[in-house]
Parts: sequence; structure tokens; C-alpha cells
Amino acid sequence: MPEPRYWLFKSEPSSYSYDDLQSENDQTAEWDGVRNYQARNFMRDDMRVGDYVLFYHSNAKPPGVIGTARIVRESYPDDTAWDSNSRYYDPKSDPANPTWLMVDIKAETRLPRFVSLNELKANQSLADMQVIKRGQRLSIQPVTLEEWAEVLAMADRPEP
DNA sequence: GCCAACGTTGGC
DNA sequence: GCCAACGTTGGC
Repeated sequence: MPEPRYWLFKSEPSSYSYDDLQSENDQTAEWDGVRNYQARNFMRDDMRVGDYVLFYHSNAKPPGVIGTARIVRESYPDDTAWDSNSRYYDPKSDPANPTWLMVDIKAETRLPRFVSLNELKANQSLADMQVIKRGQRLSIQPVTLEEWAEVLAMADRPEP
């Protein structure tokens, strides 16, 4: 697989929305709480400063892409794993050899309009995009340049 | 609220 | 190492 440079990050807006990201200092947040090995490996092995992110609202009505962001810090230990008060606490993660990592992302632009999952599914050129596939639960997914460009182009066109 | 899909856990 | 049970995700 070629080295990905474009990503889709899922977040439930009821717990952390694009508005929340834009409200942060410098519109930048630690992307903590990732507890899936495949998603962690993407952060550890493939994600670099400057990579592009589609910010996706999952478990929303409707779900879809709301804005873009950039990677501004490469992977480093997720310290919520050692915080027994955190919902992401994982006592099996050894501070000397951390199991879980996070990156920092910075909000870039809110899309001119929200692009819903239904619209993504209806677009034939996005047929291979992971997020439209049934049962795809990964919270961090690679996106191709073509998919990235198409989603942004959709947001520039009127709602169909 | 339902439930399919899928990752993780743990008994064996 | 297998796999049933369980918990979570997330669309609908």
C-alpha cells in the first residue's frame, strides 16, 4: 500500500465535535483515546505532520464529513492510558513501552456544506471509500487523494 | 432502541 | 491455537 497522506477521523459530535476542535486553543487537540491496534498503527507508522484529515461525525443525524484538519504532531504516548480516572484507562499499557499513541490535529476549514454519508454512498467514484462500507468501524481510516478531492468538490457543489 | 459487524478476551 | 462469549461501534 502506498504511504497514505489523507485520513478520515471519526468522532461522535455528542462527545467531541468539529465545533469543539475549532474552540480549542490554536484549534488544536490531542487525539487521545484510540484503543484499536490498526488505528494505532496508522498513527505510528504512516501519519506525518502535514497530512490531511477529513473530520467525520459518526453516530450523528445524519452522519457525514463536516470539515478538514491537519496533523500537527506525530504520534507520541497517549497518557490517558495511565489515568485511572479516564474512560480510556488501560492498566496493561506500560509507561516504559506505551501501548497506545495519539497525534495532535488542528482544524483547517469547515466545509462549505456538510456532506452526508448518504451522499458519499451515492457517489460512484467513492465506491471504494472505506467509510461507506458496512461494518467498517475503524475510527481512523486512510483516504486516497482522489477520494479527498472528490469529497471537497462535493462540498463546493449544491446539495443534490 | 435494535442489531449486524467486528475486535477482544479467556477457557480449554 | 481455537472459538464461544462478550462488549463496542455506529447505521438505521
